[in-house]
Amino acid sequence: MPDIDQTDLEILRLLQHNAELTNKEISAKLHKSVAAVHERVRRLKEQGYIKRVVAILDRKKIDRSLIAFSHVLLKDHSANTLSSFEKEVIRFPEVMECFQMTGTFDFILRIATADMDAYHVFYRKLATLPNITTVQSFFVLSETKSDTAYPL
Amino acid sequence: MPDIDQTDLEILRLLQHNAELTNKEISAKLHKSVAAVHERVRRLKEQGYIKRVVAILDRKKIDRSLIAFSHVLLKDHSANTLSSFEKEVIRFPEVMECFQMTGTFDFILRIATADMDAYHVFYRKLATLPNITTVQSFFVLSETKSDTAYPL
DNA sequence: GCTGAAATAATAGCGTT
DNA sequence: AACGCTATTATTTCAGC
Repeated sequence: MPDIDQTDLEILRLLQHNAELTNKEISAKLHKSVAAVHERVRRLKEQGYIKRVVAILDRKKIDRSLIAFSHVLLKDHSANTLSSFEKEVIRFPEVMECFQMTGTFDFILRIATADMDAYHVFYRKLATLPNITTVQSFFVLSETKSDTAYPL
Repeated sequence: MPDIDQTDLEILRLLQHNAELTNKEISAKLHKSVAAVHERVRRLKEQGYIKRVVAILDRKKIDRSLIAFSHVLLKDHSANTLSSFEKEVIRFPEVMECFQMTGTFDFILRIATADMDAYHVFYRKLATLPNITTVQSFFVLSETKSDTAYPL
């Protein structure tokens, strides 16, 4: 973090939890002027500290009650196999996240579906991709903590 | 989704990707008045479809280059063991997410740290908690996809 | 539930220290 | 960098349909 100070960090802390705060509200908390906060927020976006501002939905209300993690092992690790798997898998709407991993398997996918039937549909699509050796599925029983905000 | 229509879904779609859109911009896309959009967004928040609006930071810029998944197996599954583990683990600032799972282990944690040294510090704190049998750690090599927006 | 319009509030730009 | 001031835009409210 080369070019941001404590005030910037405090702004990031606040906006990570609630990006609907107005510059006026932030300026009151930080004992700065509205214009100063405005300029800092503009800079934090421009420099890429803030990538974007998004609405977080209640997944149960929009029919994504089932979250699964899928561990994928590929047949080989050639550049082609890896990149064509990535290219295909990110196009599945069920795939919220995809990480290439170190260790005993190659990718972790986080899958959001309505229910087990919908997961099964996804699973069959996934297993059809070329060069997959195994897919292991783990299902979320309960969400103890789910945070998009990094402590700063 | 009992009480929302196609227009609401379109608003949710838009705001999931960019919550900085103004009501005017949304109203232009949907061919509705600004006041109509305003009222719908208000309702979507009030009814809990939109849980919150947050800034998403670039984790590499704020020194969280290492993401790990930790699989935790507990000694037993008594209500006490489970809930006291949950209560302790969510207090670690490194733990972004914690899910109780079905299957061969009990919890998946998503951990964000600066580097492997910082992960090691976390690992030793975690392993100190009572009733833990094993912790398996998997490290992210690369992030292929990371989305907070559900396709609607 | 939508519209248009009016009132209130926030953001964006600028000149100064 | 921060400030206050001003202009521009956006949000919020409301009467009427």
